[in-house]
Amino acid sequence: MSTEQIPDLPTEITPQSQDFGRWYIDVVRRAELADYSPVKGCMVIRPYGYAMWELIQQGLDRRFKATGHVNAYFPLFIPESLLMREAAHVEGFAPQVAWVTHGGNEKLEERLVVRPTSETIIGTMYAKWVQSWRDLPILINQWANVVRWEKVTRLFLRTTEFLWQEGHTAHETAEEAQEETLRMLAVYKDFAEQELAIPVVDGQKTDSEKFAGAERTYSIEALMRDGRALQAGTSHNLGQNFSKSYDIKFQARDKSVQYVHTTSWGVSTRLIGGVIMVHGDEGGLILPPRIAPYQVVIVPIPRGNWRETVLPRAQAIRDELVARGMRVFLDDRESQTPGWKFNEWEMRGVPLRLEIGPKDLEKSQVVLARRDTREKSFVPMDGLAGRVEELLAAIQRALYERALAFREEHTSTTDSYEEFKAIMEGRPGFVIAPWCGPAACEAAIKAETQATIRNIPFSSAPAAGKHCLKCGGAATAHAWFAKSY
RNA sequence: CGGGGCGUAGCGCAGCCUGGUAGCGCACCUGCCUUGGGCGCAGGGGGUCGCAGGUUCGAAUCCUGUCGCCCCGACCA
Repeated sequence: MSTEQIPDLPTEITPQSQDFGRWYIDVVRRAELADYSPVKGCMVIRPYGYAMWELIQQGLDRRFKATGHVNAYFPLFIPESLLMREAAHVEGFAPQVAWVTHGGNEKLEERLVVRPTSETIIGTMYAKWVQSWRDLPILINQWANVVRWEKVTRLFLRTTEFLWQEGHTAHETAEEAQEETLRMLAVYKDFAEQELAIPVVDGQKTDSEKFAGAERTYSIEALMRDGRALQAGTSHNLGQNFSKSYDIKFQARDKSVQYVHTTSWGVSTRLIGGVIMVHGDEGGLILPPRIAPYQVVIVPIPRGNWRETVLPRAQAIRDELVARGMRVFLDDRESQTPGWKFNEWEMRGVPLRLEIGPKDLEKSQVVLARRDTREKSFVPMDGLAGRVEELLAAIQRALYERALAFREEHTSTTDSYEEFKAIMEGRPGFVIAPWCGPAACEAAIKAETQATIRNIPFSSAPAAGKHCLKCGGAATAHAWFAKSY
């Protein structure tokens, strides 16, 4: 097997190094993942992007089911009075809700909110369903759209309407609720790393960044290639805040009446934005095989009587790969040249390209080209499917390793605020630093550097004896700071 | 929501300063020729210049307002 390097070719995408934000938009649109809609702040998820979402859904849903959860669906509309019951929750979400004031031509007696999240409506239903400890736990997830009236929107990362899943569970004890909260965060971490090939930092949010109405919020955080962090998933321990506001009570084993302990956890279509910004390069998208709508694209080389010779062989290869469970597209369009197709599918991030032409038939081989390394190799027809599987697995692994190496290169540790500021101004990334705990220091750091505490990782080193980065007081933890999306 | 930028054919842009009735590249359509890294030639279709007012004999161009998008700052999956 020999290899050769593929030359760079021009694309119509703004170079990542020149303007990362523009690059991102160009990739999303040129790869046909999504498009702007006539409604401000909303986007259309196009078939190629939606296929990624479907694969994300499958990978998550499988994990939710494996941890005992079931799916259900709750209404889009929530009566105003329901939303208002949990004080912190209302305060957090009120500025972001869309209101329904009329039905047809008639003004509603009570306004409805379009759900920004479903704790309130689901809590209301749980109150009806729970009588006894025997009814617990309730482990429900829903796949839904939600609406949050955002001032600044960005395709996939923050749009007025977005798709997500929200898990809502109710438990007998605080311990069980805490276990559930951490269990689902671990599910998210596993999913992000195994399927999306995105290494994430799991940890606890500070009070100022926690979910409105939660006791504790945990998150997974990923580092994008421009050095900014993306919150990729959150899991909340809601304690008894919602059960008390929504009257979710049960008779306990000791005959006393207790409030349940609830959790909620979610990830959204934002994950697609994360995949783009973690793996993409100057040539466009690079998709991890496990969530690539097409894992292999076959490009036949049309020459001479290729329809009678090359094409049947290409079809046979496609059928064999599909039979082995791979997602394959045979691009036999005659309206485009092979060179055009090479560039197009690379721009759209297909992990592996298989070229087959007359010369290959003679030698009983095909050409395989990796998207991540841009290496071409000649591979014998015998044992091809196995080789393709190996390569896809290798690409999946390589993308994760590359992303992890990038994160490690862009993660620093410091006790010095001057150094901290220099890093945030120069080459951004994660900075691990000791912090004292109160929101005031966190706010001051944000005001001066734009960096926020992404979370306090579970793996964080003890801070005993350390001094707060900002105020010099006794540190309570090592926090991970970054500029974020 | 503040500061800046941009809205002209599907996409990217020129024209605007100095008003005279719209052009380039790519894409698209037809034919021939090609096809192993964004083929070539010839012919062709497509735009009430974001929208609404105003000035003017006449507005893509000048004035006012408005909407949308992008970038940078305050809030958020």
